[in-house]
Amino acid sequence: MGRTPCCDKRGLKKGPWTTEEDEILVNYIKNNNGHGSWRSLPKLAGLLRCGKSCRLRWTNYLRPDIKRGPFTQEEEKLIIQLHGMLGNRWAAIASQLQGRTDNEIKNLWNTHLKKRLLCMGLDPLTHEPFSSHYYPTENSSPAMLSTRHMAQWESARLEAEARLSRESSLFMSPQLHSKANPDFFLRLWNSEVGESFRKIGKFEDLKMECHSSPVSQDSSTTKCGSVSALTTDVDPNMAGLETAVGGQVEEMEYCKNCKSNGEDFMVAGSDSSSSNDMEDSSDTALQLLLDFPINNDMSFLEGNSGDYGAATDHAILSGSSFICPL
DNA sequence: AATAGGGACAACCGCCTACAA
DNA sequence: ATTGTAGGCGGTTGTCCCTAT
Repeated sequence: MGRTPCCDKRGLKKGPWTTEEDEILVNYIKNNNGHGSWRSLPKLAGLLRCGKSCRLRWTNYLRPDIKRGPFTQEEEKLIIQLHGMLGNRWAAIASQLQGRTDNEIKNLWNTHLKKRLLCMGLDPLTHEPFSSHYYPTENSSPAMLSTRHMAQWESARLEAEARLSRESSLFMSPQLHSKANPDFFLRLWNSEVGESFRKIGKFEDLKMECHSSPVSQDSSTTKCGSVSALTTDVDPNMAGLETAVGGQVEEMEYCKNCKSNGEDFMVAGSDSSSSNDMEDSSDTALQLLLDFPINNDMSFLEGNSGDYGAATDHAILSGSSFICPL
């Protein structure tokens, strides 16, 4: 079938929007309680623009909930972390940042963050170091240790995604099949674990230990990466990770071996044994979230690349694990 | 003061997908 | 099942502005 243009472009204006055009568009959307059909909007509103241009102008600039101004360090960190999980899925990343548009994030990435990763010797596509030697030696630099950690996160992400992809065809119901899988990391991110992960730093005094983690450096006890704490005031309605298995939404046990302040940290879900592999994938992803440096370790992303050595040194000294127990 | 170069950001283009007819 | 359309998305381009020479 032939491709039809989004609208008749003859006589339509292109280029930067004027304030008058902005006003017309905003007023139209206000007065009509929404944009309606973008295709017909320009004609109805009296704009010499194509509908697509109107939509872009609205979603990227005129929308009232858009947050203008420079990105904060927290936002930049979040973008880098989400990019590591999601790749160039700008819309998905933008959905996690209140008031930021995909275009804005894409621009930030291309103009700032990508270069910052390059300066650190990281491939901005994969978040892996350009060097293949990830494993620490006595001569490993702190920067190398940090980049290795990110590389481990990325490889495990790919592994988990591949596994989920395989399993989704077996376990997912038809209506969930197409959507649940790509959203897995977002769901993880939005879960209680992700929330706790994002709040790290506020509870420095609470240290959590993981016992008998999958691969333990020390045969008895291994620290849960750089995680300092997880919230204990878990909303019972939101507890645990939700995973769709066989069309049902279940809670998933996400760290059955973890303890916090001597108390069992997590209550097991209803029936997480129905898919051991799924649990493995999620545990892997969870472990990565727990193990991923965000506080001290992420300080190396804060502009001055000369600082990250000290930051990672501190992270190492303070017990943050750079050894990902996978 | 003029201008070249580069950075930042807004806007456009083309492809993809969902959905209705 | 096929076709046409609308909307969404990511990549790319264009333009403005700042800085260095």
